[in-house]
Amino acid sequence: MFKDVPAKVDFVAQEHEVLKFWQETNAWQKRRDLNRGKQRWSFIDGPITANNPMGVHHAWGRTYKDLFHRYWAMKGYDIRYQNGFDCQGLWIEVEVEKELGFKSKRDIEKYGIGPFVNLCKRRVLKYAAVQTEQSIRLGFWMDWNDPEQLRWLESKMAEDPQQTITVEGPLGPVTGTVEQIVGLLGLPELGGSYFTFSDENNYCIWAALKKCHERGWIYKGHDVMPWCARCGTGISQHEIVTEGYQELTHPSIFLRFPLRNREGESLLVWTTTPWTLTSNVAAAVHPELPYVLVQNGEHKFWLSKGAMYALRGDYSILDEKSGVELEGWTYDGPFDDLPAQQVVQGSLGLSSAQAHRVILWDEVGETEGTGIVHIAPGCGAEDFQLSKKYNLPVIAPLDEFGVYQDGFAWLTGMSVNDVTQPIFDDLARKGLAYRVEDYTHRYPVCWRCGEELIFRLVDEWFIHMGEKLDKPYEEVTPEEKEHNLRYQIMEVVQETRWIPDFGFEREMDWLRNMHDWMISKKRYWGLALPIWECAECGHFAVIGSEHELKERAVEGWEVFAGHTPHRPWIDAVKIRCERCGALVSRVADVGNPWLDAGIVAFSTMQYRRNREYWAKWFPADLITESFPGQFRNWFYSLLAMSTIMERKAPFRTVQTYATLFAEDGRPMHKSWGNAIWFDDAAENMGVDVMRWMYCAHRPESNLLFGYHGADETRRRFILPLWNVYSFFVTYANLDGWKPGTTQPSSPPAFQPSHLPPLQLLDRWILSRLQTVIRQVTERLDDYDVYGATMPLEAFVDDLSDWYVRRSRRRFWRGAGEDDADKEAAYSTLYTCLTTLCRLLAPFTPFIVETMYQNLVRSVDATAPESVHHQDWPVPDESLVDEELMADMALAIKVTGLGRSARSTSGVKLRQPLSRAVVVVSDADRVRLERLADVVVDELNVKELAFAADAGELVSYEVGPLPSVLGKKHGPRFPKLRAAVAGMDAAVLARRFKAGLSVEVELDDGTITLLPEEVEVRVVPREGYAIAEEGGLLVGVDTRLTPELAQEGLARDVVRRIQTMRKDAGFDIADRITTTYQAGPKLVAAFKSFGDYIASETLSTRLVAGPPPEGAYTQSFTIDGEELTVSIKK
RNA sequence: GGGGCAUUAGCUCAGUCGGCUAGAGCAUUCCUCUGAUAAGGGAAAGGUCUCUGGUUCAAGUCCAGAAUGCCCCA
Repeated sequence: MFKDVPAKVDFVAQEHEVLKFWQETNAWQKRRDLNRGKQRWSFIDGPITANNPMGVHHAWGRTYKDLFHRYWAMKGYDIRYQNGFDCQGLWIEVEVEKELGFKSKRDIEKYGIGPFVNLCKRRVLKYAAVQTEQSIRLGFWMDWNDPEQLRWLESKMAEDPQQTITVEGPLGPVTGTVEQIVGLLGLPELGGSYFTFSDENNYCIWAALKKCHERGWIYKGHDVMPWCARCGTGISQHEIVTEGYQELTHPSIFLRFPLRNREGESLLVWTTTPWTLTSNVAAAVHPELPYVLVQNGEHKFWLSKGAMYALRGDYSILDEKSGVELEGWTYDGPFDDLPAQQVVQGSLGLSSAQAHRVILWDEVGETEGTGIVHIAPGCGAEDFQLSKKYNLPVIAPLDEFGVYQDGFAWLTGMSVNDVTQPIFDDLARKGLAYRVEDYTHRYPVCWRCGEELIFRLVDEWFIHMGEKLDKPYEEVTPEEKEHNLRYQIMEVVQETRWIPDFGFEREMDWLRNMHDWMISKKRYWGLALPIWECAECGHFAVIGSEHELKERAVEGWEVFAGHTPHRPWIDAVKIRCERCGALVSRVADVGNPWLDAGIVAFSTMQYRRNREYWAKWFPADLITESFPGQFRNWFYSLLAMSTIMERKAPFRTVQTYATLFAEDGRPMHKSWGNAIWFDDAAENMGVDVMRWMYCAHRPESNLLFGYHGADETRRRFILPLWNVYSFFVTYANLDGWKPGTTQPSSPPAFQPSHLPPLQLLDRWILSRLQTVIRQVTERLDDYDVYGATMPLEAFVDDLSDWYVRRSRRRFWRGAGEDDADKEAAYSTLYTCLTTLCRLLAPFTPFIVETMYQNLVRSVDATAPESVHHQDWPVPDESLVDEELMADMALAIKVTGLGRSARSTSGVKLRQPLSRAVVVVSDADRVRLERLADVVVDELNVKELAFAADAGELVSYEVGPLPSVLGKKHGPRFPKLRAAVAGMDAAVLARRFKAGLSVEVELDDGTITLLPEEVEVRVVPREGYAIAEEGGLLVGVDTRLTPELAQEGLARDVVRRIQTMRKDAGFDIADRITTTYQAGPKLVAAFKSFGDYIASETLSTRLVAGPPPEGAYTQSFTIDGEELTVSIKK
């Protein structure tokens, strides 16, 4: 006996039972052991930042990850199952700062870098535990750490990171300080997820950076960079591009720069960043634009001719020159009174105040501003480039917190955020301000904290990406690639496949245009950049490993020993300068976190410790991540690091997907109230539903995620599947049916020779099943999840809405009534369900486990313990019957049309009709005749008739085909169409049907219409209802005879009694006595169709008379007559 | 600033080579089926195909311009 399946099922509760089952039986471990040592399928997990609970957008990607793992495991592949946590970097720091209520880096330094770094580690452990639990809830099978152990480590860190502990690892117990153990997480001796803060990950990056240095690619750059004053760090190009811009409105100012040798004349300039005016050095004009001198009130301004809209009030033009003629004019700057403006620097030997001049710049435009651009080389990247070109002095006004440094008089000590109005006031006092105007533009902001970025002149460390050659990649020679990282990465990309394929071009495009990679951050928690720079001579060393550092250390090793390679401990280690012998400290910077994630193709595969192991698993067969952002982040850093290390692609295929939004189409946002937390989604919609929603979605389109979509998914797919299963179990139990010689748990899916004779329907659904196995396998081999869900949805639909519905009566029969057929039906449905369990196992692992345990394990103790321990099904091609599938597809279509026809005429399906007529080709007629009984039954007609000609059912309309006739007759076509419309359609139709042509008279001559140039359409004749689609025409005869009407009444009565049985709570198999009172028409129906009514309703007796005592009674009105029915067990 | 993509029903989106009355799913309304049913089936209603020009016998589709939104790169 199977366990009874409840009619109303709590899927969420059921999922929790399955989770418990997996845990108790160690199901994942057993799956992995089954495949150990077999052929490998290699995956690298893109690390999730362990900084907060995971969101439903993570669940999307994690569903793909789990699905591919489960699929390849069922196909027998050995897999590493290693999840990754991204642990280092500013995003963790920002959250810890928030927790502590810190406002700036000064607070961190006051608190202590060591304690702060430990808090960062603890935060990672805390959320790694949370995300691990959430992932397990999602059904994501990975080599997870015990979340309790992660929490325990976190608490030990809190107590004392230096206490010694012993933990159990896969290879035996490991002893060390808490800090050391945490630094070993993810390594073979501890197992579990990899953590990018691990010692191994950090040292692997050291090795990579050293390789870069050996090739001369590491350098310290002095440049103007976007800078976050709150975080106190530079923001790299990689970080700023998408998330880094917002539409912001700032007050902008038009002001004048009085010219020194042109009395009374000024340059009119415009800026949106008034704070940079303090550091003005030059003014740029376009060499070829026309500039004019205008009299505007009391002032004479120079500005570009195309920018005069910027003027207010009347003006007149006094002079006109091209930009090139303005070059070299000198002017008085707005803040020449500041000490900083007086400092002499640069090869010109001038102070900034002295240097103020007009320079030429091609990038100057006149669509906004005045066509004269204020240049402050210390405050803008392009400005800085121009200063180099013209040897101009540079003033860098702000410190790392965005505060004016010494030399700025009243501004010194003020924050850049507070100076806009004071500067406007000052300019007004000086008589330089012209007017102020709000200006909205895209302005860069810090992608972590939202602070508006400023531009600052800073020293940062870079990896040189190689010169951009002015030619397509294909033309770059091997010699040119040899020292050029950019083209080496592009070369490596050639070995990779991108899904969808636009990813390839996007990555190549990024690589083509990419700037040098800024790898330093002036922060605390992250990779310690292994750069020791000599303060004396400027020489620097890049250290490639912990061993090399120990060898070269001359001081501070004892402070560092026993710690992870993080600040502040690593900073104690000093080395000797190779060049000048001075004592050298590490640069204070930490690394860009994308270095951490980029190295994992090496660090997590034992590249440094066990090269043989690495060679087995590298490169990954697959990586899969959300594409927005990753082309310049993880995909890029993974490719870059792999190119640096081995000049090989780290993955063969990358599958990508778009962005998850709320159902209102907006990003999920806490304050907008449209966010759905993963935990809520899991417990409210259930994760099978969630997973199917993700899978059955085109990955390249954004996904609108929410409860409505979940309900729809459940209704469309999960419930029909469950209903079929529940139907099967209900009747199998009623009949005491058990799977016999079939072996559903082992391939091939089905052995027809062991089975009773199969009906057409059985052969059909089994044939469909094989094609579905084939299609799903093909799609998943191609990493096309969405493509795999479509045949599965279609199959469940066919199974539920056609096979089961059509076969229902076969399951209802009592013992002795054609047992062989019943056996065939049970066996077939059982095979479909058990095979579906396997096919769906990677997609919806919970529901299929529940089904499998009941369908298979409960009757066969030798079957694999979990559905996920089974092999992936292989199609049995001998069961594929293309002809039969084509027949059935046609029958399904004809019944659909027949129902549609009935519906238009308003005759209920319950009312039998005399016949349906199908107009078909001879070939289709043969197909339909094979399935005539199905169609007849489905349409509730007495007979299925065929017609080659639709004349019996319809009259005609003739429509000329524009595609043919338009081309042939051109401008005469509209007239032709009008003429045809005026002719007798029936006559035309007859001729065309007979293959004859028709002459059409037009005012400008005669046109011969050929049969293939028109379409003949139909309208139904009296007494028929029709429906047509794609040339297939189905009609039903809607004329009722008294016999048909009476039979309709009988069916109506049956349905009422069936509903009553259900309402009365009777069991499906209960026999009853039925008593009725009714008008003459209904009584006649009871007389004529008594046997039918009795057998359909399991009535042992049908009695005319008043309701007996204790019977369940209801009254109805049917076709104008009263009916009272009583039923009793 | 440069480049790309998009704009079709209330919502989310298809729409092939230019061709008849522009489709699907959801939502709405109505009908229907049902002893697996939180289901299933059918139908109706719903359209300025963003706008303006152009090419053409014929434009959602091709061309040009504009608007709006998004993406990528400066």
